[in-house]
Amino acid sequence: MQLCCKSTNPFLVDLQKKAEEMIRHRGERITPGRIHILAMLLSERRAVTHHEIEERLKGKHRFDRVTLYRVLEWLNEKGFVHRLVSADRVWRFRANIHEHSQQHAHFECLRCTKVVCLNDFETTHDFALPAGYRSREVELTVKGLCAECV
Amino acid sequence: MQLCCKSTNPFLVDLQKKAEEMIRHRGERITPGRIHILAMLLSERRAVTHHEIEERLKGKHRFDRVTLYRVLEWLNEKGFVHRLVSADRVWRFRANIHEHSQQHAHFECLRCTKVVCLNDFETTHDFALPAGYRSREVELTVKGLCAECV
DNA sequence: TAGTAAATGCAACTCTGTTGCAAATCCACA
DNA sequence: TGTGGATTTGCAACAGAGTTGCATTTACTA
Repeated sequence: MQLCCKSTNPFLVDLQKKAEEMIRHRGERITPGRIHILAMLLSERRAVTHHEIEERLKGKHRFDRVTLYRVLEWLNEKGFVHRLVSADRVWRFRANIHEHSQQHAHFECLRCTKVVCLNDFETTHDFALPAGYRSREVELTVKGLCAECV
Repeated sequence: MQLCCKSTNPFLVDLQKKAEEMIRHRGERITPGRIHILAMLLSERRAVTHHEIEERLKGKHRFDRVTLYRVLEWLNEKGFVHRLVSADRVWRFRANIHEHSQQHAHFECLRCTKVVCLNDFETTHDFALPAGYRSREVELTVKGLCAECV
């Protein structure tokens, strides 16, 4: 890892180490983009947009918009993060801290469009799929108002 | 209603009458766009995209892209249809045939991106929203493979 | 049927995300 | 520790969905 990649904030340094470890552990290539972006996502509890990532990374490292998209796509492909699209038609990304499950739940604020992942939820569904259809994953989206917008 | 609006297909004529009746009943303005587009959506069981609507309307009436968007937004606002965004980040629209409920369920095919509404479903959720958050509606998305793509 | 508020069409725009290609970088192997 | 070659990155240009402003047309009220 190059020196220029390192943040001076000890918390973030840890996350960068963690990100690096995660990627190395899978035998994948280590690059500044992957480390910074994954570390940033590891520090977030919400699902964040491309813009928010760019904003948070300001001052640490400047990446081209395209690089950001490509790294995010790569992280998603490799299962380090997952992405979701909400009512504003913008991709949002979140680190897969918890082991991958078949169920995701998200909260979308109808006013400020913020997206929060709901981790602890259990749902029992009783829906009938049309004949021949096969379910692979289930996503639950709760729409409403967040604490700031109520 | 102008003559030029009328379709020669009796089934579609009925739906156009139904669409007109729905709009008139609410005391809203009757226009060719609203009637054609709502009638088209009433004839569909799936949630359809802007493109699909344009395609289906070919030969009957040609609307500007912008008009289509505006009519769809209006229909959504007034509660005649609902719209949803799936993984391809494209709006899809569906008529609210059933009385409006707080719960929607959709099936998204991971291969062909088709979206089907699941009407008959019941879900009991047990999720904890963060403090101060308020839920307004719940959307369930089942992702998998449709009968053609299995 | 005339007047007016609303709907429509057109052009130009924004915003998110993608593609092609040349330059820079990572890392396995000598 | 260098170095060759595959990967990644940055830049420019593009694509597609949806939006805005404005002039024209249309639906409906009085």
